[in-house]
Amino acid sequence: MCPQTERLERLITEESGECCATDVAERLDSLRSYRPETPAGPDADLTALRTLGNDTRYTIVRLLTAAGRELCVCEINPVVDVSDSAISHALSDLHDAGLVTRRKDGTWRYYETTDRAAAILTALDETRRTDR
Amino acid sequence: MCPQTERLERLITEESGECCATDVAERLDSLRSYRPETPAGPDADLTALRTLGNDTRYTIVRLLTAAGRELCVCEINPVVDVSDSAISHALSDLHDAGLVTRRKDGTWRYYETTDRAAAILTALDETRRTDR
DNA sequence: TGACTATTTGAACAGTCTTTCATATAGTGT
DNA sequence: ACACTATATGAAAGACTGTTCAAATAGTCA
Repeated sequence: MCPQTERLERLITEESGECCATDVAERLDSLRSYRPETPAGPDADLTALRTLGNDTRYTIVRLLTAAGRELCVCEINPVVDVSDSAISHALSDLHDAGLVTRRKDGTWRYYETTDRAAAILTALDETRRTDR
Repeated sequence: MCPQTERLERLITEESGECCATDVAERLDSLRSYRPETPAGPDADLTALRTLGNDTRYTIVRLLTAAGRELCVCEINPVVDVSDSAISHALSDLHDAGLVTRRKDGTWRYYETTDRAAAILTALDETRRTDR
């Protein structure tokens, strides 16, 4: 038996006074059942979190959200302090992650936040400064 | 005048038929007002997003949330497929980011999700598969 | 078609993360 | 004090990311 389940066995013994092999197996099954079978949801979540967890991209999404309307790339450029190229890359990543939508109008490109991005920002806003 | 505001000037001209220097300045002021003065909130948000946007840490938080109770480190180890050390690092990072709480009992350490972590996961769950 | 615009794309470098191994800390029981 | 446990910490190596520059695409207007 691997050392990790030995530790778990000792924990269960402390908890309930006794512990047989079945108890360990049951606890392990119970814990493992919390892990998702298919990683599709988690993968999408991780992409969203990683994408939003970058200063430039986060700032752009905050800007779009605060504006409350779609913004043209040329409205974002003068406000965010990186190159046009970096902003284009950022918008592209955000779009791939499902956090903004894109609309073309001639040579202009307009971007707007999705509900998903808004929901994440709301969750953050409502729980800031809470240490519990 | 920098090329970025020239582009903005052309956009405003297209929108409203005309555009003077004041119009550009006003639009810029309006856009810039969306940026936060102090980066304290954003910094905390970025830390939370970056911390949760990693497979190991995300999996641990999902596990804690699904369990609905605090878990001992030795209950997490056998379920998550990285070294004990990596899990300890992950839990430490999550704690620093305000996403889990820690409780000591003898040599055992128990971790539990915070409201902040739960809120983010809920936001993700409620907006998955929405492409708008 | 050709000149000009707004935006995107690709390559490359610097910097940051994530993991592991080895070691350290702290708690318990003898 | 000692042996033994559970967990944490530090350093280091490889993988990954984010930015910039240079060049490409696509739309507009003459």
